[in-house]
Amino acid sequence: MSVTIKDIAKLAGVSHTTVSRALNNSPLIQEETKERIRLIAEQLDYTPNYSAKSLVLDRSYNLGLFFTTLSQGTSAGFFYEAIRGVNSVIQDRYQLIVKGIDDYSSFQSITRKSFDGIIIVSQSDDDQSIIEHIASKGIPLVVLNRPVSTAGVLNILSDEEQGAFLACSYLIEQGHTRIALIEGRKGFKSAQNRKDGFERAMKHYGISTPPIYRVPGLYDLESGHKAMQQFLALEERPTAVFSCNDEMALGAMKAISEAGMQVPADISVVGFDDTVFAAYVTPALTTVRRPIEQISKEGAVRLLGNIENKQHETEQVLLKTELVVRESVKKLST
Amino acid sequence: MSVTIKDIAKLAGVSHTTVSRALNNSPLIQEETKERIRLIAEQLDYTPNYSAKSLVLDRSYNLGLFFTTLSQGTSAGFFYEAIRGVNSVIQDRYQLIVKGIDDYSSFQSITRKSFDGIIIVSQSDDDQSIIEHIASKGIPLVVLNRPVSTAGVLNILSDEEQGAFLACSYLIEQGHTRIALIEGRKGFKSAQNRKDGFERAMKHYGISTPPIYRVPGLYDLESGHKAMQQFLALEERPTAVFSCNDEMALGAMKAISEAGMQVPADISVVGFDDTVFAAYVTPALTTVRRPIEQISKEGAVRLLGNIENKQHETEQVLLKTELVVRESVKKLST
DNA sequence: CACAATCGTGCACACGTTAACAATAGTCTT
DNA sequence: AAGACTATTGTTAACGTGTGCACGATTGTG
Repeated sequence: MSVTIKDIAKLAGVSHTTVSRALNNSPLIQEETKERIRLIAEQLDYTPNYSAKSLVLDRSYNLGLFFTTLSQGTSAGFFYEAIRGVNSVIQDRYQLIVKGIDDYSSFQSITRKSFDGIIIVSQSDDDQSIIEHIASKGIPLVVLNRPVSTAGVLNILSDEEQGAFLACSYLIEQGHTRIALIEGRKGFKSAQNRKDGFERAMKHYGISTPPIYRVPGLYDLESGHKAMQQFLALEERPTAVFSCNDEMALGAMKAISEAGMQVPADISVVGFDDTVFAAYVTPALTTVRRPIEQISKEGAVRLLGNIENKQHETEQVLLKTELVVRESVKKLST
Repeated sequence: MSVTIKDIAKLAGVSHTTVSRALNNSPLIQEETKERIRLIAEQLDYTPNYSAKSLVLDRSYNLGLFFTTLSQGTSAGFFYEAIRGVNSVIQDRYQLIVKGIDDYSSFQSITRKSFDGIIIVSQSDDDQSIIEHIASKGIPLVVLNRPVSTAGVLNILSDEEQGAFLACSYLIEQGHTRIALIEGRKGFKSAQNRKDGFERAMKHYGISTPPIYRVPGLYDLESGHKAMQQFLALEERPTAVFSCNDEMALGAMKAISEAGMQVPADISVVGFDDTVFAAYVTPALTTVRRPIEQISKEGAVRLLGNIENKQHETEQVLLKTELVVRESVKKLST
C-alpha cells in the first residue's frame, strides 16, 4: 500500500535498518548515505507509520486536553482560550485530543500507552477521580484552573480568591457598602474561591450584609437575570452587585434595564472573567481578568518539560488576576 | 510493563491467539472459554494496546477536526458549538484531534494511517489545498460551513445567503429603505454569501443605496464599532444596519449609544449568528441563527457512516437558517 | 468400525519500526 | 605486520495484536 522504509531500502541498496537510522539522523550513518536516502524518501513521498513507531518506542505522540464537561457549564470563551493556549505551544510535535471528562464511562482506556501526557482543565471537585486514575498510572499530568492536592501533580491556576477580593475591595473603595453577590455554579471550585474573596474583602473592611444579599447562580445568563430580579424586589436594594462571572453580570444588567433602572447610575455591577464581549456591552463591564490563555500555555510548556526530561516537577503555580476598570461602577459620594 | 494478551494467555492456559479471539468475541471460540478469559482480563485490568491494533488493523481510531485557524478570526462560540456537536456523536469510538489548518507547515503527516476520517470546518478559500490533499489520499472527508466543489467530498453548510436575504427582507418589510451593511472578513466565504443575500433582497424589493452604505469589517467587535462611527458621520444616516455577525453588531450598538442615540429608536440593528449573548444585550439583538451544532452533528454522523460502511456518499447538504426576531429593529410607520 | 465432517485451539507469520549485537573493512599503534 | 580500535552497515529480534492454515478431538454417518 503505502511506502515503508523497506521500499526505500530496496531502492537505495541498503538494509531497512540503515534507512531508519538515516531518517532519524543517527550519527552512525555516513553523511553521504544519509543524503541519498533522504532524497529517495522525499521522492517516494514517504511518511513514517506512527502506529509502528508508537509500538516500539512506547510513545503515543498524543496529548490529552480534558475539560470537566463539554456539554454544559463550560463557557465558550474559556474553552476557546484554553485550546488556543495549549495549541500554540505544542505545534506539530503532538496531536491534541480534546475530550469531556463526563464523556468517559470508564477511565480504563486512559493508559500511559495512549497518552504521553494529559492536561486537565478542571472546573469541579468531581474531577478528582480521573485525576487520581491518571496519577496512579504514572502519566505526566498537569491540572489547570482548580487547586488540587494529589501528590505528584503539577497545578497551575489563577488566584481567583485574590481576584474577587480585588473586585469587592474596589466596590467598597468607591463608597459602596450594600453589596450583593451572585454566586457561581455549585460544586465548581471557582464558585467557592470567588465567594471566599468576596467575604474576605467584606470582613477586611468591616462590612456586613444580610444573607438575602447572596444568591446562588449557574454561571449562565439566565441565572444572573433571575438573581438580579430577586435583588430588585428587595425593600432595601443593594447599590452594587458582584457577579461571579461576566455572563451572569450581563443577565443582571438586562434585568436592571428591564426594571427601568440604569447601570451604573442606580446600581453598579462588577463581573469576573473579562469575556470578549465585556468591553462592548453598554455600559462596558468592569470585571476581573483571568489569564486563561497564559495559564494553559504555562501548563503545556511545563507538561512538555516533564515528558521530555522525564522529570517530575510538581508544584502549584498561582498566576495573578487583574481588575479591569470600565464603566459599570459608580463612585458614591458618601 | 503493562499486561498484554500473552499474560492473559499464560494464566488461562491457552495461546494468545485464543485470547485475542475471545476478547474480540469471535464465534470460533467456545462460550465457556470466552467467559473465563474475559474474567481474567478484567481482573488484570487489561487494556488493549491501540498502537498495536492500529498497526495490524490499519485503522487509527483518530478523527481529525480541523479549523481554518485557531489563532484568529474564529469566534469562540462557533468553535465551541462545532466541537460539541461532533463530540456528542463520536462518543468513545474515536479520539477527536483538534487542529488549526494554519498550524500545519506541511500536510505530509496527514495520511490514511493517522486519520480514519477528517472533518474540516472551513472558513476560507485557502483551505482548498488541504481539502485536495486529503481527498487525494483517499481519506474520508466532510467539509462543513463552506461550499466546496472538489469531487468526492461530503459538504454540509447553512444557507447563509438565504439567511442574509431573510434578515434584509425583514428590515425592508419593517419599512426601512436606507439600509447599511457591515461586511464580514475579506476572504471568508461567509462574508461573500451574506453580502450576496443582502444585495439580492435589496434588488428584489427594488431598493438602492449609495456605496458608502457598505463598509468592510473583520468579524470582531472593534471593526463593527468603527464601521458604525463612519455611518453616524454621514450626512444622510441609514435608519437600519445589517451586520454580518453579532460581534460586529455589538460594536455597532456601542458606537450608537456613545453617540447619544438609541437602538432601535434612532437606528435599527440586525446581526448574524445568534451568539449566546445576543439574547441578553440591551436591547436584545435580532439576528440570524445558523445551526452550527446541527451542522457538525450531521457532518459527524455522515462521516462515520462513510467510514464504517466504506461507501462514498458525496453530496452537498444545505441546512436552513432562521431569523430570530428580538428588540433591535423598529417598525417604521411610513 | 472406518471415514468424513465439525468444532475448538494453536502455530507461525505479518504489520512497520527501532535497537542490541554481529560483521566487515579500514586505520592506527607499536 | 599483527593486533586493537573505529567507522559503517547488516542480521535478527522485539513491540502487541490479528489471521490463514494446520492440527487434534469429538461427533455423526453408513
